[in-house]
Amino acid sequence: MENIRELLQTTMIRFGLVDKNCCSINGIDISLVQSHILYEIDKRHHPSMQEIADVLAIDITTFSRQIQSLIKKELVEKRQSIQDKRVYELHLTTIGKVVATSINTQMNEYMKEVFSHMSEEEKETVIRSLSILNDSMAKSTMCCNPIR
Amino acid sequence: MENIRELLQTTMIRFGLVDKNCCSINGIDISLVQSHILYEIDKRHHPSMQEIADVLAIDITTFSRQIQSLIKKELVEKRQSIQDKRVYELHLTTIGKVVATSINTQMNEYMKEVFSHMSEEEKETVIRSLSILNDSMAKSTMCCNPIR
DNA sequence: GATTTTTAATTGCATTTTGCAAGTATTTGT
DNA sequence: ACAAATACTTGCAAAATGCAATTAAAAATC
Repeated sequence: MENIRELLQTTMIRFGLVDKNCCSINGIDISLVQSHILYEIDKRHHPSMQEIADVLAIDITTFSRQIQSLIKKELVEKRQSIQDKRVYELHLTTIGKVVATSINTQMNEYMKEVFSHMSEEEKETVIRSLSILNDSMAKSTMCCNPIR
Repeated sequence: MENIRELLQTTMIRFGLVDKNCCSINGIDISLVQSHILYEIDKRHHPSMQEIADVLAIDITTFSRQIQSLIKKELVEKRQSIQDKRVYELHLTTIGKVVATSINTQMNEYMKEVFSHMSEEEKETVIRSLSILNDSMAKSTMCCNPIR
């Protein structure tokens, strides 16, 4: 069995680098974490703060501040839930949506480039493998207990 | 083509979580980044500072301070190179070596647990796929230009 | 052989990120 | 009605980050 730790570690670092390039959209600068937050809000239906913090495994207090920063940048809106007034629903603003989409397009572009170094068959195998790995991690007790 | 960005993103986050658990060895607490540094020093032969900073894509000034912190914890030693006095060779101390090995064992344990949710065939495919992905990223211009 | 340029590493800021402890407000359970 | 749990915020204080500037040594140029 090969050294999986190393493999995953360098893969992470490299993907992180690709990811980092993606965070400047005409004048609007956001951090890597913030791009992940935008992505998750975009993907879900009016999620709560806790929900996103859990998914991204960010401490809730840090998350609270990150959201404040995104609100100041007018990319995110917080709306108090009517059913449960403790909860705030997160929404992307129009600009936020544009930024999220823009980053996503960029990232897919980058990923396409990365995958262009593979054969069609390899490409499929790799994607399927990532799914399998991801699912296995989700099942693991080592991480991901709160993370779906 | 599936959403690769999402797949990689959540895989990264999950691996990062596993990775984070690994950094406390009987009283000695180190950060995730520091565990990566120990790993890379262990792996290479008396590397220079620049070398490791490049591999891990850490800014050299940040790296310099991280090394200082690891030296203070007596996990790492810096020895001025004789051939080129600008360069400092990085060495693990005896304790440093123990810590690095301990983290590595722990991580492999965790990884084994994660991979236990797969069939033998899947396991092989996943590992091979990660290799392919890694190589493709290395070839990419998007990241990894200084990173091998 | 002297001088310029490049390279390896450190230090000084100033900013950002982080997370624990403690707090408020609301809801749920008893 | 009251206790416990939940969602979120704020106050620190520590850690991490990165740019600009510096030192020291090596390599390149003249």
